[in-house]
Amino acid sequence: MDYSSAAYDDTSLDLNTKPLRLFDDTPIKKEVQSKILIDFGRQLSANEESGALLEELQRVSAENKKLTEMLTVMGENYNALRNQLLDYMSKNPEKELSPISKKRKSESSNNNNTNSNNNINGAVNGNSESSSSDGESCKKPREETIKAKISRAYVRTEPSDTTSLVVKDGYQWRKYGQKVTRDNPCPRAYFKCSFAPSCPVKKKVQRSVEDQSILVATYEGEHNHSHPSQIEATSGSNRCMTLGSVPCSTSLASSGPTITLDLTKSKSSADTKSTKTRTETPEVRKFLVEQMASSLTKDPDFTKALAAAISGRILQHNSY
DNA sequence: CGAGTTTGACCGGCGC
DNA sequence: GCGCCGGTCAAACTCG
Repeated sequence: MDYSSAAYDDTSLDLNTKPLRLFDDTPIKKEVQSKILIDFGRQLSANEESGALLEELQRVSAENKKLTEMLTVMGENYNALRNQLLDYMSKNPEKELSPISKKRKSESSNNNNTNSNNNINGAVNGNSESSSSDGESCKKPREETIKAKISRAYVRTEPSDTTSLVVKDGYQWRKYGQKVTRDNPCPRAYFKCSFAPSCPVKKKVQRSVEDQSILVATYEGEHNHSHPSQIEATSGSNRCMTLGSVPCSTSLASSGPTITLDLTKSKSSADTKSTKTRTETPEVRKFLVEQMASSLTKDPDFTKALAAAISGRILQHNSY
């Protein structure tokens, strides 16, 4: 649960700050501030009103304190809601952008988006139809499906770049095949971790049917070695992966159902940076969290649910 | 020349 | 059993 904890740590998310800023700029507060200024001017000309002014000041201070408390409560409620939402999302994998590369069986039996999740081998769903939820590794023996963790990441790329199937996740991959699948005109690329066969991780990359600027990377298994960027740091290898390499694949995907990374921003920002910038810096981490938050806010279902939940909480709080 | 990529062939699972 | 389809293999090819 790397990314969720990171999300809590980082308060720079729009998600977090926007509702709070609402209170910062509240008309009431501005009115109070202007009142103070006006009253201060009066104080210069009329000392006899100082008593009333003090009283007003106290009232404003009390109001300010009350607002601060409300703000704190709101923040706590928001974090609690966020926790619940993340729990919910992990238990009920979200609807995806597109029905991507489902097996025929799942297509015919359940031809809707709810089936195209990235649950881990059907264990999350816990339904009896394990074969359909295990579509990505149907070829493997049943007993092996338990160990293969399947996760999925959505990566936004430059819209102009419609041919590249490179997902910059920081690991080194060796392409071993490419195939055009039936439900998507864009070819699907197959990658193995370059540490194979010692590292069994595989990756499939295909463009989304609906939005071809989005790459869908499906990871199978877990890396049994450290992150290449860390190896680079110690070995001094010049085999630089990519400037925009993002250490996110496994840890992120295992905690949340899907992730969308906007590599167009990553790329452009990386262009301005020098290569000495380490990918493990807090800035990168913050950037990742911001990307996650932005992808969440772009999801209409998420924003709707969040708005409903927050408004419900506010009403509940006000009714006390 | 070695490492990585491309691409057609092949294999095995699944549905009919 | 047959055909479809996704996944993998491996020879040919490319690149540094």
